[in-house]
Amino acid sequence: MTFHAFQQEDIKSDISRKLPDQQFLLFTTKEEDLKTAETKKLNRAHEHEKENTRSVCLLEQKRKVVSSNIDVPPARKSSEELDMDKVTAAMVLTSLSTSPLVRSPPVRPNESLNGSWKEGGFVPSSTSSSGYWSWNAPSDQSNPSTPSPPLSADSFKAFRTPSQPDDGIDEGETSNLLFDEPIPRKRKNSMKVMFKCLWKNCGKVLSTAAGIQKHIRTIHLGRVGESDYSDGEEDFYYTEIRLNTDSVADGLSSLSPVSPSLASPPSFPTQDTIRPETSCAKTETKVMTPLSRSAPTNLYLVHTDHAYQATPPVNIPGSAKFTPNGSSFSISWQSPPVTFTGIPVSPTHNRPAGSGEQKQSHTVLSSPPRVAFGLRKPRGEGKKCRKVYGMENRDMWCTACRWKKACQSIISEKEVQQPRSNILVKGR
DNA sequence: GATGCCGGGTT
DNA sequence: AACCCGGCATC
Repeated sequence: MTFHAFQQEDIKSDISRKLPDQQFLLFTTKEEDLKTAETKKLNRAHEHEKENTRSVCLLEQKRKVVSSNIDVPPARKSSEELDMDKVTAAMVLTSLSTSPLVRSPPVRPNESLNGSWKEGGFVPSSTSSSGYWSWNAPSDQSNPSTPSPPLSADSFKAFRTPSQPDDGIDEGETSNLLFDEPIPRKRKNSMKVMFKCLWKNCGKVLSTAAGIQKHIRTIHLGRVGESDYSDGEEDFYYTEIRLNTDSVADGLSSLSPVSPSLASPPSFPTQDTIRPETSCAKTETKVMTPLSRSAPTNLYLVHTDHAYQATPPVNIPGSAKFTPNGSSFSISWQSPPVTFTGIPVSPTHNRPAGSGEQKQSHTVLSSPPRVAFGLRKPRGEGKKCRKVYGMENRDMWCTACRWKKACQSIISEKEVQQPRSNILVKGR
């Protein structure tokens, strides 16, 4: 499930017709429309996310945020917008993290979005007075190079921390209910959870989310005077890490290389028509999406899990190395295996991880059919070991026959005249 | 269906 | 390199 926001109505019908069913489009021209549509979108999303408890929790959470925002007039200019931006970001992240279509590039009617889709960071649009879903380049006041927290499911747990009193949710009611209580899921052993600042060249690790939020708020966001105020933006700049070797192993395995074609998302027909020049979605490994700059980077990385991982985007700092310099993070994906909906490399990529792909691989990944070449060695005319000795006397076979290779012990007259080496070399 | 063996994987 | 085996072509 992927959310896309569009401003102009004129492309609504066209795009909605072309996009996959799982993609939900949000067309807004006004702020009111945005809220209404977002609520509807959340409802729809909820229906399609029943299997994903975590996402549902988040959606529920954010829905309350939306509703509260609608009801309560903004106390100050940025309050509502920041909340909306937070919701927006959370929604996008949620959708991206849970959607198998994450491999698919977002439909980007960038021309229609007043240039909101730019190559740059995703920054909550502080200047947008209409509440658009916009992806703006990072402004001066914000972060020249904002780090990119991962989109792992665990990271979402960090979205909500006890130190966020003013995100429109009654403290202790839903937050504790939804986020603070341990979510039933598979977690290996007992891991010590730490929170690492993803700000570039920082890497501060704190044991509490509140601490890391405060750190980001004061050190990186420069909100010294409003240290108690949290609009949730800090959530994007830290991630949860586990000090456990298993998690590291998971993360590394999730970063195992695979064919680069996996990194190329499938292209929608709409992209060809809507996106003429920009190529950020086409090759996200090279050009980061706007979201991937400041908001969580590993939009695609996170969703390439298990044995069929795409190589992490090269410009994700240290994501593949898990270096302790602060730009790394652990990705532990406890959700069900995410299958690629993009261009498959091989049929095995649609299999769940750990379902015996090891054994399958050497056949599935084999070379294309050799029929067209006609280079197959003609079957030997003489009786081979198998024929002579039979299966029961397999130990009497020549090694080649035992290995299912061309028989070397019993050579027909024809093969004697023709040097064996020629036969063996052919096609090898 | 049996056989031969290529191509590729594992040890 | 030795060994093994899936799968295909041929018989």
